[in-house]
Amino acid sequence: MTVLNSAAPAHVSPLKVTPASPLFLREDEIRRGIELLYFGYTAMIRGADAILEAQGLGRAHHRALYFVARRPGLSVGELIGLLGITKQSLGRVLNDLSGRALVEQKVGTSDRRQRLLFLTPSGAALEARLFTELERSMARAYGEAGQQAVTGFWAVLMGLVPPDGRAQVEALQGQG
Amino acid sequence: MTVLNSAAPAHVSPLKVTPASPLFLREDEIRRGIELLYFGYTAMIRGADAILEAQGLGRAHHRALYFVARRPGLSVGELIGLLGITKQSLGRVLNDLSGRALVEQKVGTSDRRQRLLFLTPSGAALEARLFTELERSMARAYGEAGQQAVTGFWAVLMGLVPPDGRAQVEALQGQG
DNA sequence: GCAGATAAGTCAACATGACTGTCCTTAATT
DNA sequence: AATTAAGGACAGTCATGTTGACTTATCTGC
Repeated sequence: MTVLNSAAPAHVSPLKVTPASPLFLREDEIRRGIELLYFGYTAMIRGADAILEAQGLGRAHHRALYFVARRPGLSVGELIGLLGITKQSLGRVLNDLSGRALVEQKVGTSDRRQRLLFLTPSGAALEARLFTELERSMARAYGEAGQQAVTGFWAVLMGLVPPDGRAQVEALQGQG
Repeated sequence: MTVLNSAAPAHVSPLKVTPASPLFLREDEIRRGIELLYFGYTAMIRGADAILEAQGLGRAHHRALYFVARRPGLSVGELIGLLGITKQSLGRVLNDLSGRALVEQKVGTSDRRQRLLFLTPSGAALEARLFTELERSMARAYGEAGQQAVTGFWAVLMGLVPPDGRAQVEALQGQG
């Protein structure tokens, strides 16, 4: 039961996918989703590893850089919330990043206890290089699968996020 | 631009998703995919952590158990290939699992150098409990998003896997 | 039959990135 | 003025990955 995806752009060879059956909650189809999510996620993040290693940084640094790039001026506490790690764990990462002058911290305006995080120019340059790697994988996958598939991809992933976490994800994407 | 997904089953409240725009390769839509993949993946695997912790096991043990359950009788080398880790890393995990009598190893039939991996009854019981947790997340997400979205979800994820790795993923799902 | 390749196991040392717990400073809230 | 909250720092631990080196058993090609 393999078909061609008619929504794929004409300039790329369309990706053959087995469509979900009407019984798409069967164990086999659940396992297919689990496995594709695992392999797809690891394939995407692996793309940036070489750049990170050349800088002496790890994936934890990448995640922090990513979110600071996405939401310049977010507070340490907000970043802890997004990453789901402890203050102590993030502390080491942030110390590495400020020691290398990739991230800087400014005192909060409305609440002076907060430290707001920003990328330095060199931090922004590194994040851009890392993003380009992720983008390459993601753009290829989007292109092969087609616009309609992308909507489905988002819908299932958003469904995986527990309802009380969805607002946080949407907020990240709200104003660009 | 938020619409209801008409493919969602009638018995659940349909998940609102922002559909991909015709310009679905813009940076914002790429970032949306990166973020949803990150949050969706971590949300799914987090579900099993409590069970694992109660057994004194970690996520590495879970991954090994999962693939042995999925492909009983696979060799150590095949499992190393699926997990993308070294023999030494897997060795420790496998020692833990056989020490707890969750996995057993049998000498290969066609090649007696190989050790083929199987779950014991208690290993199968544990894997089933862990799977139920993942399934709960995934089935909810499938149900909210609808059958058509699931096909798109699979297509994009398969597109993320580099072409030379796709056969391995398909093989895992080939004969059930 | 033998040489070399392959599958697997093991030991050691080390890196990364989490965790807990505790203590401290500073600033906001009440 | 007292309490709470945001953040930083130090210490110790754990889980999970890495290299590298060595061993054993078995298979394969000549």
